[in-house]
Amino acid sequence: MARPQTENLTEAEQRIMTELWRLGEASVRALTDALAPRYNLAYTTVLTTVRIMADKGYLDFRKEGRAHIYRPVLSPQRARTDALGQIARTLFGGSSKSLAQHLVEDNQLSLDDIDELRALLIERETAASRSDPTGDPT
Amino acid sequence: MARPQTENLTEAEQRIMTELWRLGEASVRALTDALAPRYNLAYTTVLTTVRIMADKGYLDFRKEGRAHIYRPVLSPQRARTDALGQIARTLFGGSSKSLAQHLVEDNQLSLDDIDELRALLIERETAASRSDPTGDPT
DNA sequence: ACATTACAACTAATTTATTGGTAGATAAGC
DNA sequence: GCTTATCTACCAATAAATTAGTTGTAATGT
Repeated sequence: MARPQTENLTEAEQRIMTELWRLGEASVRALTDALAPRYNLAYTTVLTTVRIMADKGYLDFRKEGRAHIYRPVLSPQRARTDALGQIARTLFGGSSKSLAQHLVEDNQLSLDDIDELRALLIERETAASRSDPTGDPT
Repeated sequence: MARPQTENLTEAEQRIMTELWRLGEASVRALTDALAPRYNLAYTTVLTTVRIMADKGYLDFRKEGRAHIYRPVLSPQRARTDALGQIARTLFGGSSKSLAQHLVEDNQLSLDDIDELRALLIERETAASRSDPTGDPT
């Protein structure tokens, strides 16, 4: 009946996560200090947020003395894949190709960019066939 | 101090908006019926949601007899651009190119797909130079 | 004309999200 | 050993989001 919990990271959670990806791991104090230049949040605010994130399974922590050292469970790669997948589903009929086409139509990619994408894909396919000489799709 | 209003469409709002993009425009009754197969919402629930969306400026409406006919202000193109822009900013350091690279690394694009993107871009550039023979960037 | 129907406006209940404060425990410094 | 700083745990306040009920009004049907 009420507001459902968001499946992706919230605004506040994203801030924390971005900083943790950068730092690798951090105590609440270190996090608060790292965020301070851009977001002036109280220590307890950061504490509450990371505790909720740990409850949701986004973060893990270990005790070091009296403090908790937090560490991201979610990798940036996974977060990116999830976010793009969600957008592809809700706004592009589930098609990543349509999503990419939109970038082109929105002038977000140059011809050089696309050629680099092409080279990247070929490189990856070549690497895959070397480790799997049959070339059979799974 | 409290939850800030989300800048993008919420879950419930996205449902409504997707349906309105499909229908073009619709009364609350028509919307409720159109959503019914997938989401069994009360008439008043849909009404409340569209009223909030109109307040936020996402929808416009005109009176037709006793009913209000709602119409999206936000185009799907704009919503897609906004959503991708936000993800590029928060998860890809502001780079649409990095975003596209992620799609390749995540095997979301085939070689044919990329070649189509390339052709699309060239076609668009050609069309642009025809209407702007100098070819000068703005 | 009068009952029914359909609609919008107002209201309500509940949960998440965001920001902090207070209190209690614990380690460090003297 | 005692004080002080630091940390977590618990609590509070407020706004957004989601769902829906109630009420009043205007149109419709008979």
